[in-house]
Amino acid sequence: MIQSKALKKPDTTEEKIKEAARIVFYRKGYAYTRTRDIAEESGINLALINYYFRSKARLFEIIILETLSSFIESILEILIDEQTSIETKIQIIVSSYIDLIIKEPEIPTFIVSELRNNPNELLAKLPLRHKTARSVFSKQYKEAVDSGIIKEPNPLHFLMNLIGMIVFPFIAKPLLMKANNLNISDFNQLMQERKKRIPIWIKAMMDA
Amino acid sequence: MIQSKALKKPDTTEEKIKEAARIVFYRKGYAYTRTRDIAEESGINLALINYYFRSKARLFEIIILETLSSFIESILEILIDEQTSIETKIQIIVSSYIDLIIKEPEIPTFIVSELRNNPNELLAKLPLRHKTARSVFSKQYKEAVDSGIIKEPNPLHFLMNLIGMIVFPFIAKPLLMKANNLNISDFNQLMQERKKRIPIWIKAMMDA
DNA sequence: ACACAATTTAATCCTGTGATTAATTTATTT
DNA sequence: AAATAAATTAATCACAGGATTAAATTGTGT
Repeated sequence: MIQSKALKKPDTTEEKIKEAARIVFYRKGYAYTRTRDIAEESGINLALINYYFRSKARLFEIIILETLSSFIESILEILIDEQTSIETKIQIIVSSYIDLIIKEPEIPTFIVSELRNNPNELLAKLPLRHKTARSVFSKQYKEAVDSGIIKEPNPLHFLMNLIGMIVFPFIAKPLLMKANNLNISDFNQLMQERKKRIPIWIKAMMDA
Repeated sequence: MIQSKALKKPDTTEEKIKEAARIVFYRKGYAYTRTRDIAEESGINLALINYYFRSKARLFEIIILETLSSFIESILEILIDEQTSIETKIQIIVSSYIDLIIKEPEIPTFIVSELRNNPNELLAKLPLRHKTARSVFSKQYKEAVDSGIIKEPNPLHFLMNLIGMIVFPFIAKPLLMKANNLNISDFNQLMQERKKRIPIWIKAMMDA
């Protein structure tokens, strides 16, 4: 189960600042967030941000690294499990990811926008365990290809398609909503539909 | 044929500024772009930016509106043509869009990032002709559904999947490249592969 | 060649905002 | 209770960066 940290009730001042920072950073991004916004959102004195976290930049780095790693790990965790079949994995990933993003809809755009600046520096600091995850999944994927269940030989295409179908509508949300006169519940309704359909679509396209 | 304005050789000072602004805005986004960057990139004096374009904000608005409308129009143009079949449309869209984005790979993330701030204000200023385009395409799509070629009844899902499969890898590029140790030509190679495969995938998933 | 407008330049202004400081209050230790 | 440390506050600093100004240059029409 994916558990969002953003829901944890903060009690210490340090945690209050961090949660407020997360909210404001998610909403406006690093560049448009003023330390005064964070102070106001958390109801603390401006100077405490620098007292507890050395700078706006350091506070931000903590937030984005946590966000990134939990976002990525929650997929890897599922992919890495040798017990569950690929089909089941797809269902789990689609369902839990869409639920997560509906709860925290700013995360995908936050990640994309902020990663534009210094991706290498940031990603270098991420404690990622790709290798094992990738190797486990590649093996499983390769078996599916060999046994003829899946035609597309490259697991990267598979993953791009899967994640893309899940995440892209949230990234394009403003455009989507405007161009089709959708309100939020229309949009969420569409996303709920996709929980059921993406696995079917993926299955169909992968053995085409 | 999609023709990028960014390749037009500027001659007047005003055009020089605009092209430089486009380049820098695409690369760094509005917030991280200093007017001094634009001045340097175009080799003109700082004050000329405010002389020709009233402010950084107004210059930016021109750039992003041009970018957005040409990006959107280039799809609508294809969708709106009643002569071409849906299958052909898919091929044309996939092929020309991937080529366009490979040439100007910063555009998708630029649009997503900048649209996060004031989407409504910006989109309201866009001279979009959705209605006609949508109605033509909806009609054609409905026919395909009625005749059983396509199973998925909602054209929005179709479009989200199509555009998502095209655009998402470019948006996730830094993450993708890092996680899989790809260099740029590896990445572009993958995208070239997708030109052929997306139409096949789309076809398969749509009648699943 | 002259007058007037358009363009360009260097220098300066001014606000927003991240950070710091010194003083004050609260908590902890002995 | 006294002493020391930790936390909090209000006030101020410093400077990056968008904008403006006034002077200098170039262009255009007569």
